Amino acid sequence: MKRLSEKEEAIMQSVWKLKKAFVKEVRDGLPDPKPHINTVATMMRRLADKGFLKFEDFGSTYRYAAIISKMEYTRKFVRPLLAGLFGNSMKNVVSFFAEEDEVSLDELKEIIKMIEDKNK
Amino acid sequence: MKRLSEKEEAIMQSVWKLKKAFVKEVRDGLPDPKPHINTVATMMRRLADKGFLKFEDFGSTYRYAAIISKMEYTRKFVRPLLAGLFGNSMKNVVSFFAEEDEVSLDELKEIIKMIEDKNK
DNA sequence: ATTACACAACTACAATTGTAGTTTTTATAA
DNA sequence: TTATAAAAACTACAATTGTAGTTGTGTAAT
Repeated sequence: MKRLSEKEEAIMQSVWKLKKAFVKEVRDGLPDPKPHINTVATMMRRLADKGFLKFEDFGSTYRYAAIISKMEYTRKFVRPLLAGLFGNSMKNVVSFFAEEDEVSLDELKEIIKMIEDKNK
Repeated sequence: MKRLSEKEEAIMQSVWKLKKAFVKEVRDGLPDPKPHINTVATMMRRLADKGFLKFEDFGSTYRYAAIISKMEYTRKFVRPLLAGLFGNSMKNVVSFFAEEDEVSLDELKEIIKMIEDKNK
């Protein structure tokens, strides 16, 4: 199992949002310009071959669902990607986005508070 | 210009580290198992075609360097990737890694301090 | 029933990415 | 000067990913 391409990821995003879905529904959830419905069907079948999706028989067609959750995917593939870019330090990752004003100081403080509360 | 594949990214990592480098040096900087030197050469030429690398004549060969910096790449391609996974909220990104204990509370506090100092 | 249509599985092909053999160039040693 | 070898450009091909036509199946309207 390896990292998703950009298009594959878009499809997984749509599936993750819908939980269980048919090809058409997944396509509807994709950003414009939407690919051909058959393109989506093909990629979903391949995603199933690769172990990212499963499906159950549903009359003459399949209904798909994710095998790997968004969080698992993030842990397994996105974390190493970030680590590679930021010298294996998640602290550097956070610093970067904080300095870029993607996260405000107030938000960081909220996060600290939230975690401290949870640890009580 | 689009997102790099995993292999392409590994090569860019090596280039970013070396600043300016020949194919062989870039390959040496790659993690094991290292691809064939010709594989690296091919991919670097393509990365140049795609605008990620530039090169200067250097006797009979070329010396390569990155056009796009690691930070620019992160801004342009990694940020949207994270945003997509975390509902467009960088705060959620940080929360996730904090809850996963990838960043400690102390580190978060250091970041806050660092930015507050800088804003003075 | 018959036709029309929507959906998507199946199939085929194009584009991109990954891989490495072949050739060319240059430097060095016999 | 002519082997020899190293580097990497050039070339070719395989695997993967992106795309959509063709076909089969179910549903609805006539």
